[in-house]
Amino acid sequence: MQDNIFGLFYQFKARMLKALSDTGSSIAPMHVKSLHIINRTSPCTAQDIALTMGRDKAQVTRLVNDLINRSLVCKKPNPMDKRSQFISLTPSGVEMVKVMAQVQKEIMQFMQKDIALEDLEAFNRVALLMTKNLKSEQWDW
Amino acid sequence: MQDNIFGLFYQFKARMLKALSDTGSSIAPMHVKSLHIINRTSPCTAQDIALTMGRDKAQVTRLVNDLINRSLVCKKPNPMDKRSQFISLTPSGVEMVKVMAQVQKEIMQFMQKDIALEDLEAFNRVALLMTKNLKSEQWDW
DNA sequence: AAATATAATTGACCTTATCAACTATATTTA
DNA sequence: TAAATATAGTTGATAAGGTCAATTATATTT
Repeated sequence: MQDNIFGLFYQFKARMLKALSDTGSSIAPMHVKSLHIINRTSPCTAQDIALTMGRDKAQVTRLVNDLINRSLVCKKPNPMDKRSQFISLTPSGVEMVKVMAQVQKEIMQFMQKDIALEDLEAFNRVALLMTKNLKSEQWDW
Repeated sequence: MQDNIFGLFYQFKARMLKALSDTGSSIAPMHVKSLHIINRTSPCTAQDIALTMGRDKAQVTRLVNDLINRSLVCKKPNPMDKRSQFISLTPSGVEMVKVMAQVQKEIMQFMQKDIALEDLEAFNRVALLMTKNLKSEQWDW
């Protein structure tokens, strides 16, 4: 059975990691992921991040503290619940998310170079079907 | 731009991790990777593993020690070079590799369920092209 | 009002990974 | 061939990444 997907993902990840380190910002992949979640979740609590990433709350606390120290995000009181706080991007956080999105876009474009549009569409269709299969709970073992 | 591949890979990884923990053998993904490398490399030195995985020699030393403690691999003197040793699978190491290969095969089969053969072929063709693009050094940034 | 649940934080700790220093052996070079 | 340099592997220190359990403060349920 072909396992080209694994090579593909490996290469993609390597490119992303390289691009990340090339920004010179010493920012970790986990930081970038959190920024994306904070960006698209509004309002966003630590709990939201933990659930979305499927990680421990403790780790999220420390992750968010890192981001605050880097002035990429800030906390504001949650008027609905004094136990939690809303986490949002600072202007440089917004900027960082933009840069990262652009980097990813460029890598994806390069990846798709010289491939016919209909092939790309077929590829994505199959990828979606495969994902659905894997997500399905209907297997015994 | 579609990013269905990421969802796909995420799900695949999750399934593999679950299958791994379901074996009850408390074996880590890195261990499995090393076993596969040792299995297909003959003879295989620690250096070979480090290069193939792109990891630190120190880590490989500890990884191999773990595998030895689990009686999955053993070391034999390298007659060509007294500094290094050949690492090979024990019978239970061979067994473990078989089990893991079978698990992966089953996950892949399930993933491809109800997808036409020609679609799978097209998918793999595109995946290969994409990998080649990503590997290519011909981009500026 | 008391009991229970939840959000976030902290401390302890484990695993994974990397660097630098070291030992032993090989290879190169003068 | 002796000296210098390179390589294979190991070890110690240490940094990240990640998890668990306990704690504090606030909400919710009974």
